Amino acid sequence: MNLPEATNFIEQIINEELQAGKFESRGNQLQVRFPPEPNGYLHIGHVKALCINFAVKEKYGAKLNLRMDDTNPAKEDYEYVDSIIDAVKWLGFEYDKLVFASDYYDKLYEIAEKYIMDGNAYVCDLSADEITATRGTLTQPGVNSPYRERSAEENLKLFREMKAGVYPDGAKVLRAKIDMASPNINMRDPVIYRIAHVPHYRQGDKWCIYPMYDFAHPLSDAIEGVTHSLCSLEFENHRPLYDWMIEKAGFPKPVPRQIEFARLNITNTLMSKRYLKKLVDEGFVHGWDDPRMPTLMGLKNRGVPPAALKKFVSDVGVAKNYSVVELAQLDECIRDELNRTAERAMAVLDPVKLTITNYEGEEELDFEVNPLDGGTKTRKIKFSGSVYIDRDDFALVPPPKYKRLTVGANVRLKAAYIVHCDDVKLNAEGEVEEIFCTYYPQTRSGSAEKCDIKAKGVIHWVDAKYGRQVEFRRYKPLLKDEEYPDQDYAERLNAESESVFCGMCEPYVAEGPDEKPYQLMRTGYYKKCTIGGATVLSEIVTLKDNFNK
RNA sequence: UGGGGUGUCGCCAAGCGGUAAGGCACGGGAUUUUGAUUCCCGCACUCGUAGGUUCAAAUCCUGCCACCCCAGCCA
Repeated sequence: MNLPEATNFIEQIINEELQAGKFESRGNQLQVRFPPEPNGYLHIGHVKALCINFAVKEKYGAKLNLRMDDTNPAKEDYEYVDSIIDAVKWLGFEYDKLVFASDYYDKLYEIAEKYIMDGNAYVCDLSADEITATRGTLTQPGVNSPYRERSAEENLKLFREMKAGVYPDGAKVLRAKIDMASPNINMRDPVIYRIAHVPHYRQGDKWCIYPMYDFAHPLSDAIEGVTHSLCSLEFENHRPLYDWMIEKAGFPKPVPRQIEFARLNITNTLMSKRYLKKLVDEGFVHGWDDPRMPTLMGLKNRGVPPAALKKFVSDVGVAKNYSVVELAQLDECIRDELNRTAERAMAVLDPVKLTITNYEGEEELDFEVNPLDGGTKTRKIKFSGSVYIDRDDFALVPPPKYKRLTVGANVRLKAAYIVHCDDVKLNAEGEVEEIFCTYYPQTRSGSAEKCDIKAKGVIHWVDAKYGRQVEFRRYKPLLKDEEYPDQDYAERLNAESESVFCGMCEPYVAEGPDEKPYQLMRTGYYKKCTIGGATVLSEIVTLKDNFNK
């Protein structure tokens, strides 16, 4: 498994703690967790957190729970739970337990009552607007709620009534009693329970009060016995609150420790669930798993190998700098993986007929499946002397350093013969309609005989008699462009993000299994799939090209 | 403006007082029956900035500057 090696600063912290004997009381058994909210599909940004946590699991033999942080019933559903599990499994990660924050609701409620009894929480009748208004600003302290000094008994009675459904949504909340003058706004008596008469996808109508993240998250960690709670930078401001919650609940040491790292950003890549959901809901894409989506299911459908994603995270590293990685770095990881694993195949995107005038009959040729495996594996391809080549592999007027076919030149048909171009037929518009060549029989691919016939280059081809018509589909990932905000830009990129064109491929590709990636010589990595009954070759990533060097 | 963070090559990122790793990108060359791959070679006398401490600083100290996060009954 290709795990990130650059978790250094996190490892440094853990190593120091281990050395200090912090976890001896629990046999040095570390524990981490991956806690997505099931309100959307996992996207490529989540791979980083996944890799980091699983790296800790691997490196320290830690336990790792996949925890659904489902404390907001209005947004969550089983569909998302399932998709998250699928994505994690697709990546090849094996967690120890699947848990749900909603399974802790009873326990969390008990802790809330304890807070009340200890004078650490109170029921507040202020409206949401009033709470906002009394919270103060970045520079001004907040003012205490008039309900802040209610007695424990009264708070308990009120809180139980909240739970019993006596009050409508928004009428009351439970707040932590911390410090309305704290320079850290998160500490200004944050709401920890709100009333929401909304059924929960797992709990049904059992509850009408739901815990907030700042309360549920640290306590869920503590309940599970998490030792290291790894999260992204935006939660740094919440850490004092995280520690407060656990301390006031009275959990024994060692208590979970929150460590933050910078989240993954990729240039031009949408990375917010909110916006991705919008694309799905408003029909700009076919679904969360549309191959243009940066979701893991989208990447899977596009044909991106999980190993490439892990390599990417590993290459990018883990630090606290706010960073935006170039998309090229991801593409390179995908190419690197596919180059080693994908079978080579021939297909032409824009076919032009090439006829070999001195060839008769037909034969089978050996084609190397992947030159990187030692060139041992081959498969047979049929050759009938009449082929299609790609339109830009022929030039009427060759540019400087052109290495492909032009009238009067020799070029090798990959895995076949060197041919000499004698003539070309143009149509009324002056476009190339057919190319006529003669071949040199002694140049058959693989023949040991030495011959002094040289070719300018090698081009790929599809046999005219045996090749299959096929559709090529390019799904350009949905790219973010700051110039085009929201919807206008969603429409724009949707219009440009899917291109379809017709070409030819080897029968082997048309008949081979779905989902297997192929490298189409000199163009890119594709995988075959069936859309609406038609065989299509859909692009995963292009090959690097140095045509213009 | 209060608080919390971060500033090392175009983009990531090591570095933790001893004289700037690596990856991506880029440029040059070699090999190549994919203009792919592979392979060499080049790519920060300098670490946001200004001072200070030291024989010695990206690393320690001080000031300044820039950027990010926080005022949801979202997570």
